[in-house]
Amino acid sequence: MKPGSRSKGVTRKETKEALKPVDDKKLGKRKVAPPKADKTKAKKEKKAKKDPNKPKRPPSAFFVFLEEFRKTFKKENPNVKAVSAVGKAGGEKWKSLSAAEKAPYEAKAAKRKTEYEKLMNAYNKKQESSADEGDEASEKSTSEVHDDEEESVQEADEEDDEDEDDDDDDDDDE
DNA sequence: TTACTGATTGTTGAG
DNA sequence: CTCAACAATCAGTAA
Repeated sequence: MKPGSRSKGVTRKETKEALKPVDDKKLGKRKVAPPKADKTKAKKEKKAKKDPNKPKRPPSAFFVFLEEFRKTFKKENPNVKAVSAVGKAGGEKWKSLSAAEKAPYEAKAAKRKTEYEKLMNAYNKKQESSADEGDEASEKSTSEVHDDEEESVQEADEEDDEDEDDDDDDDDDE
């Protein structure tokens, strides 16, 4: 169809049709992966604040579905080595799923977000001292002095049967 | 060798 | 409310 219509910038087409700061043009590079240009830095201190544990955004239901879809897709198409192939196929199939089918994916995505929020909380705490103190040496009051962390949430997924009544899945998109 | 590219949609974060 | 960038993937290409 139209590759590049809303590549990545305009995700929303509603609200207004005049929504197109960057329609196409491949979006000159959505800026991903900053070139660690460290040359004049000389020392590896001060700026270049890299996030020690930057919580990456939780995968949306679509990505969750894609993860599984990719396996299936590649399984039947081991010759396909184009990421775009899966993306297109996945996108098409994704829209083919019904709300009930997307439900499990959304549920997972929702859980992912919950964890993300948690990570953000910790991440924010560290950033909390981002006032202007690039000296990591001045850390001691707000941060915990303990060096060990990462311990927590190790619970497996317990399938919680919450509501499972409707069996019939209608394509009730709208 | 290292980093970016494509292609999908959804979500999150900041303005 | 709106915009912009990024999340995974993976082989190929560029510098």
